[in-house]
Amino acid sequence: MKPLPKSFFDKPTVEVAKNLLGKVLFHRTAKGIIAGRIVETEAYLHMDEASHSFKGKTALNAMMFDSPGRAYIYFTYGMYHCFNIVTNKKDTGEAVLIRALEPILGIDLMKKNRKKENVKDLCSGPAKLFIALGMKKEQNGSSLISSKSELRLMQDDTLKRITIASAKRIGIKKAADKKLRFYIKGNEFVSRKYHDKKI
DNA sequence: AAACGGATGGGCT
DNA sequence: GCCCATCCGTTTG
Repeated sequence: MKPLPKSFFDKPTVEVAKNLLGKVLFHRTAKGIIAGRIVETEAYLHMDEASHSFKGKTALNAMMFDSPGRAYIYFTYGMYHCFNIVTNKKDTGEAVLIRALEPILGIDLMKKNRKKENVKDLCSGPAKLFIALGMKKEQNGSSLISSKSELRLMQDDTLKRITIASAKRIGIKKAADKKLRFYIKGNEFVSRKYHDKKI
């Protein structure tokens, strides 16, 4: 598997959100390597009311305005963190939220981290996968491109052809109609199997 | 299979 | 106060 180059991320965000499907996210932790295939993403765009970056740069969302290929991590609902990848040109404030992974490596570590046994429940949501991979909020802003990075993204050449589906983003009220959620059609590890029935 | 509410805390009006 | 890019256990159809 080859690492994704910086040019992969320095592209329009919707394109990156789709291209990330099927790629493998690696986390090198003290206890071992944990990895999963990205099966669901959401794009957050410039002038997008649902995006944290909509009202401009603040201390909290500053990483969204940094260079492509970095991690943007935010704290939410008083107890969870979610992991995004910064995309596009610097200062546009765009990013891709990673919403679900198919566990590949370090599944026992994931089970410990999540205190859950069902493999389908380990990474089927943005806060779940953050916990499963043993990520920390201090990794906000870290580069995913450097060979020294604990967090890395890889191309999987063995992956069969996939079909990409799009749908409305989850859990937002503003700009709720935009179909900026992307997932691998038919994949068992997406966060919601019956997603398109609901508003 | 869907709906609901509690947990939990930082930031903003 | 109220909102929030969530999760989970419980209750209801």
